[in-house]
Amino acid sequence: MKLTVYSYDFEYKVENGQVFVYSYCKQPNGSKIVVKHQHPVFFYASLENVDVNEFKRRLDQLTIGQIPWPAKVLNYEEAALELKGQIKPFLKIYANYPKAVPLLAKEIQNWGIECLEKDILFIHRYLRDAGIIPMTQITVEGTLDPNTNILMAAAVEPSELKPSELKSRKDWKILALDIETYSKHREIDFQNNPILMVGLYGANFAKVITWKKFDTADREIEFAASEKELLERTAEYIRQFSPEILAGYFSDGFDLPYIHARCIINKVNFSIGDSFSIGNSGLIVRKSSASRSTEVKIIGIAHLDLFKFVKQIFGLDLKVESFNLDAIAEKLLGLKKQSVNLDKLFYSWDHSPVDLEQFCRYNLHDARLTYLLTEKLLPEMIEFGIITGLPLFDVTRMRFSRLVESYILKRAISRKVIAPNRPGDQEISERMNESIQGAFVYEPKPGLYRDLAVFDFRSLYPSIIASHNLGPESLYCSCCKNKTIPDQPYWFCQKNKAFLPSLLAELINRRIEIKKQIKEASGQDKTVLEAQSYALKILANSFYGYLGFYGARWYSLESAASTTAYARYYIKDTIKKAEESGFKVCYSDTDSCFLLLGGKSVTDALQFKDSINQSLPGNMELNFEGYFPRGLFVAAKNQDKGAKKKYALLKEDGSFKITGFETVRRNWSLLAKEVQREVLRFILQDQTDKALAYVRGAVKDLKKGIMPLEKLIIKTQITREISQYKVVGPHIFVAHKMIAKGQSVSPGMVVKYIIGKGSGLVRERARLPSEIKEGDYDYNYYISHQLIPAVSSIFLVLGYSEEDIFKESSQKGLSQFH
DNA sequence: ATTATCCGGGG
DNA sequence: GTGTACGGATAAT
Repeated sequence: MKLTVYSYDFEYKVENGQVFVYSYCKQPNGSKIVVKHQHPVFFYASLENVDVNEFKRRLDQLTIGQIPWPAKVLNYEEAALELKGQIKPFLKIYANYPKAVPLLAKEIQNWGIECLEKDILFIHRYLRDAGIIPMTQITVEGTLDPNTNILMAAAVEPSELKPSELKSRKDWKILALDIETYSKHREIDFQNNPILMVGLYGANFAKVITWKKFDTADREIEFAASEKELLERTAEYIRQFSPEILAGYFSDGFDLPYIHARCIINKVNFSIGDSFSIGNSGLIVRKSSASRSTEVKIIGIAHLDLFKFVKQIFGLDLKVESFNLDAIAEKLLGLKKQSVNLDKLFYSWDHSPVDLEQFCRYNLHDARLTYLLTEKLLPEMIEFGIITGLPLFDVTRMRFSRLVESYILKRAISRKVIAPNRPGDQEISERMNESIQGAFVYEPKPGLYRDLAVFDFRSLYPSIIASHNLGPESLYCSCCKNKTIPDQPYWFCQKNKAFLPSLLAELINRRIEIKKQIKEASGQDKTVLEAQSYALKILANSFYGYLGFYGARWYSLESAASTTAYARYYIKDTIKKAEESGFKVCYSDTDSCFLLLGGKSVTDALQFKDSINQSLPGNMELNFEGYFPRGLFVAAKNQDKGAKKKYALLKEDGSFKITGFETVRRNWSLLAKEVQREVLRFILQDQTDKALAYVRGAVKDLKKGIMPLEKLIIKTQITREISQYKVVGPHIFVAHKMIAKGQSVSPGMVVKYIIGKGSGLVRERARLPSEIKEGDYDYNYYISHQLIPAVSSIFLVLGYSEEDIFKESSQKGLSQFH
């Protein structure tokens, strides 16, 4: 029979000396099926300077170990493949099972023969070789065993669509899971503290199970008799729901390992995965020895840890303080967690079960947030899967280097490129000690400026790498020795497009295409296109970092150094040409430059941009970011030069853009944040007098004692056990008071306090907001430690000293504009 | 300044 | 599982 299916999870098994991949798939009608497909195991050995016949003879006799079978070479064939830009001879060596590969390769390397592609995961190899892209359509042909639901495939064909046309399906069954546990002092103790609740959330499904009975009308709450039964019931619900995707938030590090541990203690068989193929249908907790990270695999279900994906990939430009569920749900969904005092959960459990209902709601709400996040991010995860060819399980756990490398590996096959080996320990430490010159920064002269035109190079680094053919394969070719890089001793081939830069060029062009399509798309199509564009952007932007990453197979520090060298060259050249055209430059960093129009018009600036663009190669392009009537650059601490990446711009529509000012930091009072923001606003609007009046008004209110207390609260996080602090800052002092009052204080919590009136050290005057009366704060502290640091550097630019602002109304006005 | 360690997420 | 690990902030010689 011939079927069309969508694969979402993969595993392999060795049966009677043959290696099979099990692909867990969904059919168009929604039912599931397992596709079993045989695939060869192989790796390569270099034949350079090797006596091939002697080598083959030794391979024929090679046998290593006994468990589970002796590792053996089944077959071999010679192949010519490209390594670092040169075609070289290799022997493709077939092994009897995947784990045999490292054994055989190690032995062969002992013979002095280099082995390659010996550490590529078998599943990944299979997916790439077969051209299968997880979550998208494949065609399979074979015979189905109705008892096991396994289709033994004679052939598995990937979709005939081009990558840009590939579509996943919209009806993946997602189930999100979250647990609550017993915890007296916020400790996490798998061994001693039971799981109290499990929340499950999916489409048309919401359930929270607990094992302490209380009266409730809530039909979504369900009671089990014990933790053991809770675990059994949870497994049963998951089996019934039968999700393709099981999602959690930090479920690799918490929820699933916790469930796993409690199942062992309670002797529960948490069998939610597939039982026919691999034999292990429970949670497979993989703890890696070197790092403290764990992964939990379930055969036949794609377990996604949303936290890992957000933390490592998606959160890149999210601008959040923390990657906890509350912050991420707020940012991406506009939804907060429910606020309950979890410190009281154990008490309610032991003494007051009637209070447990709110915790159940809280638990289910977290599961719901996780579900919504999964739904929201699934298009992006699927696109990363399409680009890299990796299962979603891997996609959600990868980092940038893995993203780039998987993309390269996938495309290496069709171009007959062999992957260079990963660096060894020695090589890694050597690479870690190397460094390159970074970006060019033109430091701003502090001041308030008029009429700025801001330009930047669109994806500067990727376009440089692609346009100038930078990469390990094109380095030091014999034909282009005379074409060196600005200030660098390197050269790269200009005749033949090298492997890496050509991949990057392909990416850039594909993204340009997609951006065009987005303009005409709507609805779900648009969502998918935007996810594609996003994934391509992230990938393209990661190439530069990859080339200089010590763990990269295609490491090339020369290429990375040349990329920044070109970037410095282009931005400096732009600055030079701008000055020649009569503009003044006030600031520039990496890929952007801020020009002063100085009487010229925006049209002149646009003309200048066009003339620059005519001289640029390839995909490189200078963009007009915008015209800004005012721009403020303040001085770096204790220095005359301007601070980098710290400025405020006024837009034409009156709104403004602030970069680098510390207004967002937690340990500033609301007062400082507000005053800083207002002062910036007034100054950008040329209302320096109002800015002054505003600050002075705040000072006056402070002194009068009428400043609302909530604007004076300072928040500081407790980062360790209180007893561990050697230096007692104000927050620790307050923490001691809280403990004295019987409140629990532990690492991670944020202490709020206000500095009160009185004498002595600052910390001795730190009060809990609840124990201070209106007006009883120390206004001197707030003036000198909050207001002055927040605004003095801003006023300094305009020629006002601290005294001018904070002493009685002295008048002073220096030249406002440069 | 440079090196070691701790922590993130989770209850 | 054909596998190896991070990276930023903060504290400590």
